Amino acid sequence: MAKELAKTYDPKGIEERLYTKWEENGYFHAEVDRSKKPFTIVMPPPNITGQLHMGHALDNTMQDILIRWKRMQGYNALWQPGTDHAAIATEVKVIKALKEQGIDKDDLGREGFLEKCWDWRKEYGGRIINQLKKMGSSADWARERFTMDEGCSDAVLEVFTRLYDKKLIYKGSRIVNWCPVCQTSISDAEVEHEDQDGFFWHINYPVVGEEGRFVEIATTRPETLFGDTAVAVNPEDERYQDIIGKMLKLPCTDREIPVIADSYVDKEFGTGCVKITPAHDPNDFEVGKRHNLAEIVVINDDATMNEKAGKFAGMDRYECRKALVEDLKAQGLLVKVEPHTHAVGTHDRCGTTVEPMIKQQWFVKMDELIKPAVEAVKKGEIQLLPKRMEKTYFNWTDNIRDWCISRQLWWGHRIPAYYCEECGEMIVAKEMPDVCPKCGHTHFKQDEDTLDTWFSSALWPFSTLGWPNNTEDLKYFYPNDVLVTGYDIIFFWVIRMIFSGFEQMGEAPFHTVLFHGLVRDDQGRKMSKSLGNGIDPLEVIDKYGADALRLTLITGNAPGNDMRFYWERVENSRNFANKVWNASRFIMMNLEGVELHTPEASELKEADKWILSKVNRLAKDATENMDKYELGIAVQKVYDFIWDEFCDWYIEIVKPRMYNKENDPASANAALWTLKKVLSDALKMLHPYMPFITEEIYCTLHPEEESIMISSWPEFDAKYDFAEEEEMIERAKELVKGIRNVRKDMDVPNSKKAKVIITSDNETVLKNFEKTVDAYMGLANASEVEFAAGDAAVPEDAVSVVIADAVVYLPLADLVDMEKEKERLTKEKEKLEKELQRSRGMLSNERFLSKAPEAKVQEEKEKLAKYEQMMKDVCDRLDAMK
RNA sequence: GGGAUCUUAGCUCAGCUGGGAGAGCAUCUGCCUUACAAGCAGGGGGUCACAGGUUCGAGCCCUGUAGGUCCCACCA
Repeated sequence: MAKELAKTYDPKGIEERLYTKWEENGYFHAEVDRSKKPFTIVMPPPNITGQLHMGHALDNTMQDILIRWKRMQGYNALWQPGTDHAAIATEVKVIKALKEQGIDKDDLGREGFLEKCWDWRKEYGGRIINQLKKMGSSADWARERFTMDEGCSDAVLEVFTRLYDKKLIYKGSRIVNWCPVCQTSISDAEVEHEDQDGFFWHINYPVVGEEGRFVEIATTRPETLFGDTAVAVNPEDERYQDIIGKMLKLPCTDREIPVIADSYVDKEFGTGCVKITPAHDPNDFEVGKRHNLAEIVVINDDATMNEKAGKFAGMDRYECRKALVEDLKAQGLLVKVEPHTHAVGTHDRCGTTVEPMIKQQWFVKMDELIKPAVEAVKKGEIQLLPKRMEKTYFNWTDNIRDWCISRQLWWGHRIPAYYCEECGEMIVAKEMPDVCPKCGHTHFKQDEDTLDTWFSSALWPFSTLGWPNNTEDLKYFYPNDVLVTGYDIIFFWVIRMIFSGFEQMGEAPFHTVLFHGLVRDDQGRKMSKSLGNGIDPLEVIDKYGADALRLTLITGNAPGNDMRFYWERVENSRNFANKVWNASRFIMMNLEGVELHTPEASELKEADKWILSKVNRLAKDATENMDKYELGIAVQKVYDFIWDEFCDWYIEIVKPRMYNKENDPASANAALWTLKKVLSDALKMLHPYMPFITEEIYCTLHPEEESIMISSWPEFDAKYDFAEEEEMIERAKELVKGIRNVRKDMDVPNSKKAKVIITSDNETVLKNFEKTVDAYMGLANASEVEFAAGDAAVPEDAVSVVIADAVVYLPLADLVDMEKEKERLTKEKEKLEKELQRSRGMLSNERFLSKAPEAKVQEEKEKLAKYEQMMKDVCDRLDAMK
């Protein structure tokens, strides 16, 4: 480790080196250690297809902050990392890559294709991990897992067979969301509804046997007409009573369909007559079940029409729609076309309009499984932060439907269901059975489908710790503590982890879920590839360093809210890093060659005690915020302390003692010791947020220490609580600010030092100003300071500063326009008048006096007294100038 | 259709359980003061969307209105 800090802060020069050091020293690694309390966070596994984006950057920054902080607090902190196989995302990518090489997925066959997927994973799966490392993430990489590795796959099979045995997983023919482009079923959660402008086509269906009589239906999807097996009306609709039970001629077909009555139909909407297509509409499917209607599939898996569509067979569903409407028009059956906006389900991954289809699929029965997950949040066993997320959570759980978990994909966990090739008997087991229990034959075929990618991620909090084996890791690190993730995957992932945790482990997977929002661009738009407005975190790191990026992402927005990303904000973060760097350099410069010793309490000056007291309370405050997961507020306090209090005041106060160490070695020593201690504590508190710069400085400041990562988190210590000295220095600050103001107002050049006369009626105040004179003399640009009782004679032509309990005079007659001075004092007087009015108003309000808390009243009284005194001083001064 | 959330300084946003409006950027005025001009010191700028209500006291709590954003939802 260098003994000296580089002259300028250059993140590039330190980040990679320090990360390597941490990793090599094994600081990220956690082992079971019963002497310490565990603290566990499981990393939301990024997709192997993924590249680091701002969402990851924010997500991982928050986790790393919590982990580093808890580690410093003495917890055995485990951040469990890994990656997700991302079934459909990866499959689509690999197919695309193969296509570019002229290879077709089907030609490769299942085995061949899977090989290509594993190749892909080998090549790209580690990419995002390396990018996370650039962020400074202190995850336990030695424990890195993959949702399709042996252990996680075993967990999947175990859960599947267990749920199947409990009849919580079933196979059935249901109407599911089908993506014609991806050629697979998808879950409800993967469907996005978007409003689309469409039309409402009114079509006449002729009544059989009654020439010239029609039933007018209205539909948004005419092409599904070929699958109609009824027309429904509301049983209470007077208009249609006489037609219920009659048959209709289905246009463009030779079929006849009945008119049925079902209360699902809304009399007020459309014509009150609804065509029922059980095979291609979820509602109609239900109606069909109630009335025992046939389910006629008319659309193929690729969204073309099948042979049931007669001459339209082979057309795409939309082509067919157009052609059919023309046909109906020609036949005079099209009554009218109205514009109509309606919600259309689309596949969240590819944007294709979903086609409801009847398919044999696998489902997880949700009604029982969800109960403990609901209870846990209701009882506060799991807290969702911010709290409003609970509403979103319950909204989903209250309306939960069975989870379609089978996918017609190859890349993923293959469903462990085996079919006897002889008799077709189905056996669900972790391994292929030897003998069919029904017919005794020995040849089986495994189910072709794979599982929804979220099925494996739902088990992540325990599958990564060795489950289903009851490992020591599992016993020690489960349940996890906090889950950090975006609110956008609450349904996909969070809920499913929670019910899986209860079902498999018997307890919640974590006690807190900390949600964050989206990182948007500077115009508030979502960052997206298609817009090309995404900002690459790696570019930010390259330009400003990971520390600046982390600080930017964590400050300036409320928990769970979306935030905008501005380069100016990163610049500010970098400026702060620079500030910390330079202040540290100043301190180290002064420590050079000095034999530092711990000062006696009596050797500490007021200013020393003041800053020690401040940093001491900062430890308390910031920790309290962090306990509540208010990371942004916590770091803001550290930031303000370092910049405003420590750099702008304390270092400035202490400079004279640094420049002339030999004049008063004890005093210099006390200041140096304080500088070092306060800086060290501040660096520690900053470390979770800005790990690199704090490490570099800390290790340079403390060559004997290995790393700030393994140092201990500052705690409040009553012995550093110096209320009196704090008060004294705060007064000195007021004094300095007052003098600076006046000097600026009076255009006194900086180079011109002035004599300062402090007068006060209050003996203690005056004495305290005498005690702290060396703290403020330089900052007040004073050539000398005199102290006088309040009634002492003062120069007529001096400029005055009225502060609480004191009046300060600067004899600057030669430099100052006394008219201007009068003006200034008059303004001052007006200000005070306002304050007095406000204060007196409050205190003359009887109800305030009787109802407000005692302390509040007292506080107000003290303020009033202060303003009255200041008012008197200002008036006296004005009088004297007349 | 249901729900959430937002509306605070020119811009982007903080403001914890109600007790005298804050930050960063921008802007203006001085300063190359031996840690830092990526800085220092000082200043200007806000009927906290609107209308009611509760309260001694409301940016904060309640109701309503307007506008924005987002989520959920099977009105064909």
